[in-house]
Amino acid sequence: MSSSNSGNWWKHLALYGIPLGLLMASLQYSRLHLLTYGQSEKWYIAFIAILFAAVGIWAGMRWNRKYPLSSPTAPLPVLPKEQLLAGLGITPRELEVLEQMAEGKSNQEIAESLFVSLNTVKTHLSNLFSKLDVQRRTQAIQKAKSLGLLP
Amino acid sequence: MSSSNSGNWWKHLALYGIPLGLLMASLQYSRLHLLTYGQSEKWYIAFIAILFAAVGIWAGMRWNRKYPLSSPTAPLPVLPKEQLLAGLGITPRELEVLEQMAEGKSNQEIAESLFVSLNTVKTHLSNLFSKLDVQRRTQAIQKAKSLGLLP
DNA sequence: CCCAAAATCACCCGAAAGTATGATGCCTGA
DNA sequence: TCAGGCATCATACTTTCGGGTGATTTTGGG
Repeated sequence: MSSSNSGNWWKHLALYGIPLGLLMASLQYSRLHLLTYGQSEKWYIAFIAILFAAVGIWAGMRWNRKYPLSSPTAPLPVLPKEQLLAGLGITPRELEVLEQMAEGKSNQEIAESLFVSLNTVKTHLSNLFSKLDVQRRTQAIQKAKSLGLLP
Repeated sequence: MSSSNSGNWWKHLALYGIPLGLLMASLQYSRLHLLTYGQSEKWYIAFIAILFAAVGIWAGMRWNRKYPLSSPTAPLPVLPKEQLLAGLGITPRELEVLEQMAEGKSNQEIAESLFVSLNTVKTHLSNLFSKLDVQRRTQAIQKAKSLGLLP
């Protein structure tokens, strides 16, 4: 129980189990409808082997493929920054913290740079995250850039 | 031991896929046992199917790893990116992790997306950080972009 | 003057990230 | 065939983040 997994078993069940179950179902189907008994047994087995290998290859390539971002992000509206800030309810101080965070600084470094306490920076960031609707600073940077809040 | 950690896609394949396959097979048995198939035949075919599916998945992922970018539009991508990577000693896998990290994903999400364990992602990132000479992921993103490793 | 928003700070707690070390298996080129 | 790079995973540990709650002070209008 060291980490993670216990909450994700169903995810893997869906990922591996269901496709395999469908394969088994199709196997059964094909046996019911396509097979005539006799010497074709070995051909049938070969067919199954090839079929499953092909499906496996397809699945393997598909699962391992990276999912590209949503194509080219449209430039979108170049609205005045103030309106963006107002619309999101982001205060000037929060913007400052955001900018420094985007430069790769730690909360501690931001605090020292702005002459405030670490707790204050955390509070600003916490509010900022909820306003940007994100969970992590990396996401916040992404979103802020896509919104035009950051260069 | 609860084998917990979430790497090893094949482990889950064995954990969920095979039992499900066996379940399907037994279902089939209960419905078709009146037919003239021999017992061993059925199990043999099921085994072949699962085996080839597994091998196919393995082959597919391997193949896809060697040719990761079947990019639809790659007319002139002969950029010095390879040289940058080589110069910094950054491996392909590390680049993959870096890209996903820059998308705002957590280590856990990266691990699941790449079908490796959380520990593996941490290792990759740790090596990456030292190669980029940074301490935090936000710095890594900054630096990677300034180097042209990331868009 | 009074109110409300903004800014500041503290404390706690759990989760995530980062560091260090060691180990294994696969593949490739010399 | 053998060394070395790469990828994988683990364990243990420290640090940093993020979320939640509550509180005090500043400040700018009305």
